[in-house]
Amino acid sequence: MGRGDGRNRLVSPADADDTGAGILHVDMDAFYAAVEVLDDPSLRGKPLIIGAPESRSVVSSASYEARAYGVRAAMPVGQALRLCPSAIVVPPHFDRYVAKSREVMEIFRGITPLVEPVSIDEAFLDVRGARRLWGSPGVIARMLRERVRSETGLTCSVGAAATKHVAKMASTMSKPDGLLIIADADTDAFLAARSVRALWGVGPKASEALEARGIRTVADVLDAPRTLLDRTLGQAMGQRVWDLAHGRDAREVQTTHIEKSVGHEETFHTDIADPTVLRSEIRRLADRVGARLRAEGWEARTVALKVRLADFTTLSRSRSLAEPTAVGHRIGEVARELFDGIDRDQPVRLIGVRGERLTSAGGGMMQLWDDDEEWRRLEGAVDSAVERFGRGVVTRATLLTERSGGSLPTSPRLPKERPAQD
DNA sequence: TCTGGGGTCCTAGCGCAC
DNA sequence: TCTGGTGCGCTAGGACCC
Repeated sequence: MGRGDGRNRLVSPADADDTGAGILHVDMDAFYAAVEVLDDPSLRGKPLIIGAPESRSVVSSASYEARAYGVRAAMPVGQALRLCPSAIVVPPHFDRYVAKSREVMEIFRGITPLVEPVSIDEAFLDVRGARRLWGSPGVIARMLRERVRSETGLTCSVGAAATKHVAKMASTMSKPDGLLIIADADTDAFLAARSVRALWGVGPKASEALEARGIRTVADVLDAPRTLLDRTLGQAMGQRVWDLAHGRDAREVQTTHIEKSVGHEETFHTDIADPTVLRSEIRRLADRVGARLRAEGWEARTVALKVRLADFTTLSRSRSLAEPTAVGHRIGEVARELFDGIDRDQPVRLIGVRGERLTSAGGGMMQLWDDDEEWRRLEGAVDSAVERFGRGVVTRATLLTERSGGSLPTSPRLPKERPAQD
């Protein structure tokens, strides 16, 4: 969900060079608010805040008219109303957003099968193989934007680049209702001027840490020693930021997604101290988790409990099970035991229950490969992983890493050669 | 001002096994 | 038998994303 207010918007001219810009990132403009306007045209042009009316709710989305007042997603609704007292607060209608999202994704899939939905309102498309059918990436991006507008009544912003990361940055900068194309050859110049905060994975904490060391822009990252990045951000993050700053992003557009955990959490209207009420909430959340696991044919090997206290301190506890389960009662039992082990000195603001380390309900390691194409992909991933790590050490993690096309661990956990006495 | 909900990934510490 | 090094699973917590 885009969070900018549309100022400093940057779009490409009609004759922009699109050489090598075969990855598109499409981001719907103020999606929830736009769907609400579609359903009630009298809201058009007005500052809208999409958020639940509860006292502790936050803004899910806001129209650009509201954003002009400084309203942003994830901001408490009360604060948003202080910034923009004339805003109309509309409770979210998620069923409508999901239905509209499906329409949009179908348009994308009509252009290329290589579509990776990132969230309800954005997706990556790999159009490198669609040139002969539709034309160059720029032509495809314009056609896509026009089709979305005419077939759904919604607008979207598109970034086109050689990598997912740069395409995503470009779509953000072109909002709202824009198209920004970054030709492969222009990637370095485009990146250099950006703030480090624009790099994927660099949030408020990481950017603060970098800025404290004088690293404010991507160009500063290029000038900084790798070791400084590692010290500041940790090795994995340091490597990632280094790669992204150099325009390196090997992630391919993934058409399938494997869930690693499912959970539910709830913030109470008022903080709760009564352990009986809290245990009953845990049971309810665990039942929901179990129902979702069963619906998907999965089981969880770990049960995790999250507790947020009145002062916002957040505690987590988890326990691995001897046998994976999708039974809500069992999940609730473990979650309540974890809860009882927490030494609480304050009322509770939020409780969450999550099932982690998912397996298929039949006990198999993988669960999604029902069709032949997926089986072939899996076999390819197995072969590749075995070749790299050796038979017998291919784990779910290495398989998934191989399969997702992501970067491999820098030091995979290989079994150590044991001394002779072993 | 007062911070949702559903996720993923990373790091660090600890304990166990070899 | 003991000790240290190492791999690795588990756990807790934090940061980040949409």
